[in-house]
Amino acid sequence: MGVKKISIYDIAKHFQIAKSTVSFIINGKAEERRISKELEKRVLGYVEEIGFKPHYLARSLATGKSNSIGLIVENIGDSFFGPIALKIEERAKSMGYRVVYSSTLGNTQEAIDILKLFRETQVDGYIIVPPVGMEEAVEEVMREGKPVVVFDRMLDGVQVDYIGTNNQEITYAACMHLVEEGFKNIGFVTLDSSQSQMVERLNGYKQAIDQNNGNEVVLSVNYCSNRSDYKNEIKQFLQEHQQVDALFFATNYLCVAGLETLRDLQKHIPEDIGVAVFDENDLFRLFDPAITTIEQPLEDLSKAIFQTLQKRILRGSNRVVYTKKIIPSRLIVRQSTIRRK
Amino acid sequence: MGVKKISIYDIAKHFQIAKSTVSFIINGKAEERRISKELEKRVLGYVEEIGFKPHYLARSLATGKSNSIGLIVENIGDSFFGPIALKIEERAKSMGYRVVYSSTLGNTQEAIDILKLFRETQVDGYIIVPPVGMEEAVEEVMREGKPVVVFDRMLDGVQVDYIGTNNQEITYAACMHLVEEGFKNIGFVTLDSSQSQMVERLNGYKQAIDQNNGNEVVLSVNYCSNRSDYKNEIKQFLQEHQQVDALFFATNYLCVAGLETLRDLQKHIPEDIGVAVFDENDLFRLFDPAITTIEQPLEDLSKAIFQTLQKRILRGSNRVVYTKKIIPSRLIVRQSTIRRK
DNA sequence: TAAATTAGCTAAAACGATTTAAATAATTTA
DNA sequence: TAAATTATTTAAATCGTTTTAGCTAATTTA
Repeated sequence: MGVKKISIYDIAKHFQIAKSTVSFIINGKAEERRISKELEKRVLGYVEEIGFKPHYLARSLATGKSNSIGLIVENIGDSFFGPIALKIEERAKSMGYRVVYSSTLGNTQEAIDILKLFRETQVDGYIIVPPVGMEEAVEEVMREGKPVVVFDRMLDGVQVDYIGTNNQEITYAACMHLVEEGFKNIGFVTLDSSQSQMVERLNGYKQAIDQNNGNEVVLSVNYCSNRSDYKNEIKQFLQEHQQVDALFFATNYLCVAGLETLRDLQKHIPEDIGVAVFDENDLFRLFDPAITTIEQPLEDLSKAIFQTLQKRILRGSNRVVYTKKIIPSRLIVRQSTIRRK
Repeated sequence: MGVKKISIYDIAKHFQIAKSTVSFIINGKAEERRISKELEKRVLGYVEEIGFKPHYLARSLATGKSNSIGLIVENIGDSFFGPIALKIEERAKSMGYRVVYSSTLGNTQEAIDILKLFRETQVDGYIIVPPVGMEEAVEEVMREGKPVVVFDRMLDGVQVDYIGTNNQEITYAACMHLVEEGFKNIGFVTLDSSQSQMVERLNGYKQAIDQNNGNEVVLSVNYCSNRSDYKNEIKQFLQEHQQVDALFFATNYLCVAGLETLRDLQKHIPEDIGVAVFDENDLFRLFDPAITTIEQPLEDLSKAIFQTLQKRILRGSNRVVYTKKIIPSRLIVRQSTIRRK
């Protein structure tokens, strides 16, 4: 089965020359190695003719570079991570890298296993959206000298490049906007997680509430794959906190569950309850009423991620100061929060 | 930079034994190779102690297996392809495979390049959502004996395993439902593409229209990344076909553009115009009014895809009959098409 | 015209495993 | 106790590249 693959050795044999010569020619080092133009042309012609492609793994084994980067996200099917993965992939491709991806679904052990697997595959660099508890695993990878960029959430106490957004500031802005619109009791629906981006968003909320002498009303749910669990928790939360007149959702999928719940409860947005959410997508834009969202700039984020990673790949991981790059998000105000009294 | 990685040779040296012995032990062949329990235990203990992991590439080079599969989809950020990619990845992982993915964005040349790249990387198998014109490239890969599963759309004239859904039948059912609801002039918005799934969906539409002696009113737009282009085309289409009282969208992103357009034009669903769409997602479910959709069974599809691929990986690509597996979709009727007269 | 330089190419080690064929040591068998 | 068998282990080839060090022949220099 399959055609026996031709190797550099076969080409060498064909011309009665050494395979090193062939290798040099193929890698564009003919001139530098002072190989005659004539031989170069003949070999290149033959390579073209038979459609020879060097064996990727063999090359990687010899050079120690795999030309691939490992992307570990929470969920490739998510309306935030999916599109950003697309952007990352596009950039990677344009620089000659392939992307190996994996979704953690928030599971730490899973994430650690994935990291191990990638490590064994010799990826040249990592882009990681880490669940909590990955500190050690990431440090281990870095100790091996591999470039790592942590994205979306920070890793506590780990010296590593990080790209994120102004979670606290923009959440604060969103909540202040709610206050200005006359909402008095803003509930905050988030994940029960110590992930930095969640903590920051919560802090932004608290900051706004405190400043207005309001009540903090927070629902923290466990990350799970099941939407109906989210719905039940939100429903119960709303029943226990009848006074709540607005909800801020800290992630898009929580908001999806929230919108369903509000519809089930026949609560009208924004008359009965205001709604805003972190992350933008088609649903929020086209929902009736359109939902006020916080939009992360995918293009800028992916650009920053990739530039940072590449710098590391080129420079090596040591000796350089680690950067924390914050790309600001944008508050998009829509009808779901407009209720001027 | 980086810690020098330990190799099988280092372990051999440590025990003053041959590296082949170490290799056998690590690969669980100690018994079969009659290596003493005692040595096996010592080596395994040491391996554990120092956390040795065999070099993936070296192993792949020696065995000819890379334990990775290449996934080529249209757009990993799409609300259909993203979630299905997640499912595929989960299955792959559970079988010990990694997934390398890439998005074509409908570009044939891009897809061919990706395929080439994957080929060079020695992936063990391919899952491909092919743009038109990939026939030859896919055949070439198959000639090399690599397992290929084509998904979502068929590849004309290529002998290859295919997993898809009952596009024509279910689209027919959806359109018949529109008819039954009293819609008289159903417009069909699709891609200007000869992709099989698009052709089948169109045929399902035509079948329903013909059967009811209706008028075929079809808008074929070019695949592009820009939503506003879609919107403009749809707007113009609606202006040129004032009589149209329902729209069926052949893909989710066309429908997103369509919903925006209808909103811009202040057309009410379903009073002014009915709406149905191929593929289900949060937006369609929660839109007001909820949109009638055709839901492809992600779980079953991914299962079928992976099972088919695995069969090929195990059996080799030759000598077996190629299968076309059709996993039926489900029509989910919602308010956007309910207008009984 | 001998020595130095340069042009053009090659041999062999290395990357880190797997795998086949075989060697050696211990134990049975006859 | 020599031959046969079995239990352990090993050497070396292989996978397909890259890369370092060096060789030979032609040319230039002195």
